[in-house]
Amino acid sequence: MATRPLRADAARNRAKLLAAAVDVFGEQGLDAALEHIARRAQVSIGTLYAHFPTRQVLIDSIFPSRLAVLDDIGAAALAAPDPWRGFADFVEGTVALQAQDHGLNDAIARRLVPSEEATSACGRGMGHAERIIQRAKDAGVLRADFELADLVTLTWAMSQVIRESVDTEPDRWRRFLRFYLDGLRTAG
Amino acid sequence: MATRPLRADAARNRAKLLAAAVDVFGEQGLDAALEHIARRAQVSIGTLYAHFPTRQVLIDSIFPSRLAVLDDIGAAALAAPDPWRGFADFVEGTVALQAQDHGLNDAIARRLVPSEEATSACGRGMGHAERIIQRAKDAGVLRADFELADLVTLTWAMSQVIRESVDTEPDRWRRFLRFYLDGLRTAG
DNA sequence: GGCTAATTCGAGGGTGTCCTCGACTTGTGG
DNA sequence: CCACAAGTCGAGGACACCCTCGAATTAGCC
Repeated sequence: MATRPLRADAARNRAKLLAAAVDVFGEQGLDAALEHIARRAQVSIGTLYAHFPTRQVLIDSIFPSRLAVLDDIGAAALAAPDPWRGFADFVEGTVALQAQDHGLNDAIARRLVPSEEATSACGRGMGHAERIIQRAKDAGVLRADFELADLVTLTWAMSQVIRESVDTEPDRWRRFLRFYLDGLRTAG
Repeated sequence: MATRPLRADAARNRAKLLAAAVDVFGEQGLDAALEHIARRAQVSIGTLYAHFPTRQVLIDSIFPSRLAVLDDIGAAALAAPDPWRGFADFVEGTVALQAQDHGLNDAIARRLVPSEEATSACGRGMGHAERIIQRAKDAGVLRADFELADLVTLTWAMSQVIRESVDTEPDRWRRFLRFYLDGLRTAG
């Protein structure tokens, strides 16, 4: 597996392709034409395929790093003194991340991105999430039957709200999320 | 506008096409290939276009009638003695309708279906919805800042949850909806 | 039955995307 | 600076879908 170093021009093209993919997927979602990405990177379609034989490989090369932000959000949430605050901020932070990037939103909404790196990245994020949820439940501020899977469901739900409204009413998803979170909170 | 009666074979084909469209859109969503619909109807693609010059025309010929069920659901909700019960049943009924039909789910989730008939059908349904919401608010069982638009947002949200889970976990959307509704309810 | 207008048919041209492959170009180690 | 491996290029075949249009077929009226 000792991948020998890329030639200089190859490394440059690879970087240009990744940057272009982030942009184009971010604007158009994960179904964007690969040829658009190649053109944006000012590189031939053949070169794109030389680096990323499959759309999935390209996607897997992009999103794990973008998901790493979740770690920070999760860590901040755990550090928050108020367990409810921590939970709510974590959820809102996650959704805000989705709202920034159509490609990421797609990636989360559909089930794809099942690569090793992605699941391990998710794994860390999910580990945080698990603890954040537990802490809130222990403090009696989160309804006791809330589970990690409910967070996934929420993510799906938010993805469509975002798709429909983020471009025209950037705060509409926040209102929906607030209502939902209000329902999760218990007296404590 | 006095559309003269169709020839017998034409009427038959039109009916076959509509039935096929309901099936195919229901299975594959509104992006299904029109050629699939023609084939399912055992009719040539040219005939499909003769009857429905546009995908939109075909869609508009299908969904208004399917949306008519909303009237009944709304009427039943208004007839319910308990205002909260009425509201919750209405919402659940609406979402259950989405869950039954991928095409309908698509139609609701995206903004399309802006035909006259559709908006008038929606209009009636939305009129009911408005009253159902108002009644629940007047009874003090629904949070006071809930609005009709929030119902639309919910519909978007549910559409993705349904897409992702209805085939494998048919009740997952109900759990999510329950949490959401719990958050909307007030002491009364 | 025969005529005509209504209806149906499906081959085919257009478009957009995927992906391959052989010819060309270029970086780099010796 | 040269040779060769590594990398790039883009035309083009395959596919799926869109939609049109002239020829072939029929339903319904007399």
